[in-house]
Amino acid sequence: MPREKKPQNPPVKDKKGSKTSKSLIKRLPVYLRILDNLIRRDVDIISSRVLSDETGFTAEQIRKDLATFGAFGTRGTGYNTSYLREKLLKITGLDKQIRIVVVGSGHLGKALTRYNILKNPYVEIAGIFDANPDELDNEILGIKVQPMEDLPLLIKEQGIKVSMITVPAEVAQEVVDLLVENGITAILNFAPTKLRAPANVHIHNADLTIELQSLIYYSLEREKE
Amino acid sequence: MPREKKPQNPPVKDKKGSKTSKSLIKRLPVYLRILDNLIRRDVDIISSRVLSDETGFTAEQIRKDLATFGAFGTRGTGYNTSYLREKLLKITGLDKQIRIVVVGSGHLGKALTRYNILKNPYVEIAGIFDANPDELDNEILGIKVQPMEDLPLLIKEQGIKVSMITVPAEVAQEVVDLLVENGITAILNFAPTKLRAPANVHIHNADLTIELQSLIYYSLEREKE
DNA sequence: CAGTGTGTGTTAAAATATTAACAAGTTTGT
DNA sequence: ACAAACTTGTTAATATTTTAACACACACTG
Repeated sequence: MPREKKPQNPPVKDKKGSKTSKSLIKRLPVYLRILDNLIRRDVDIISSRVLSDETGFTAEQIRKDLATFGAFGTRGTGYNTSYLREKLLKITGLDKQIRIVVVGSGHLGKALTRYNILKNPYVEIAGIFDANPDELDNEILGIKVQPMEDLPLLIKEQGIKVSMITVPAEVAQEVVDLLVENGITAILNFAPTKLRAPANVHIHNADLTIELQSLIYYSLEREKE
Repeated sequence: MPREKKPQNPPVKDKKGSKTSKSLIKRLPVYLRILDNLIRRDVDIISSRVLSDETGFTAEQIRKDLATFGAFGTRGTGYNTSYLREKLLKITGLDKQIRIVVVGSGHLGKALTRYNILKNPYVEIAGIFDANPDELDNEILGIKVQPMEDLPLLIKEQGIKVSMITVPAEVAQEVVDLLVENGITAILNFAPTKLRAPANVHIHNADLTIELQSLIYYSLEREKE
């Protein structure tokens, strides 16, 4: 029988109609973080070369990345940090405050919630949820753990689109189903399992064991060449 | 002046001399996890097609990945789960128990340590360290937080090569320097900052704010086409 | 107000990675 | 023992991503 069409990477297009790759999109928040730092240090202008030093990406790649969305720099001078930051905020969607929900208030869920509250200026934790009744009275920096029953209403009332899940692998799929049902379109998954969702829902896997395990490959050898 | 040679991606070679990509290496632990599950369920033979269902990678890619390191399957049949697992363990270096050290025992450090103790069968936490004296008596699943002074000796005595760091960005570089000085060759960095290290030291960045921020890009639009 | 230096944006080339196609083995059934 | 049904491993084609090269624009200097 004929194989079904490959959906694979849903190509994302910029204004000009060319394709915008996943790897590019992942670099944008890095630029943003560097720009925040520079602006804090009152640096007004920055060249791709210096951005390269700060980010570890090549200057060529940085210029190419930025040029994908428009001509934000000044030839002979560089990029205006505040102007570039604003443009990048718009492109990434981080210009508006984004509210997200966390599902799973185990140790990892708590730590990640706290981490984002403290360190992620672009994201606001709208709620944290857990199925375990014992968790219900716990607070993470003032945010109370809520029962799963309250999740649908909160998502819908606040029009939340993004969620982070740190639940056991065994229940991850049903949590995803629930989230999708209620309008979530992007999920950051920390459970070490493959999740299924409709094509219009984006799932990023942040499996920390895999991160560490693949690193070990590089720790071994390399009696070079 | 002439630009220096691009070191960029240090190409890793397999036995046959062809290049082994970073993306491939990151898929290996995924295969390994699936195989562990299959073996637990007493599945002896698995086809690339079924592996595709379980992992989300295409069957073609899986066959290609595995063929990079040798011919582990049987035509007409599939792959023997236990045999393939053994081979992959050898390739990734996870056949021997790997000991790692964690630096930074804040909330995230504690959660990640706990997580790996419980969920990562291939890695053993040899120690967790923190500069803050207040942390010193804390225990994470029986592992006591130790002062930074004890770090060099432990690394050297046990020949540890891999470390995970969850310290504030401000001190991350000096921690890296210390680790490298004492023989660490691979670092998983959770601090939101670019770190410098000699070319033979591998640093993987696991910046969780970036993960979440780049996801937001995908949560917005996509009035398709 | 030319001339020079600097750094972007763009286009072309090279390197990587993914997808597809298919030949070559294996097993199973008859 | 042969044919049919499968599924791998390999080679070729395609697509994507990265790197390089350079023309073009601006700023500064004298």
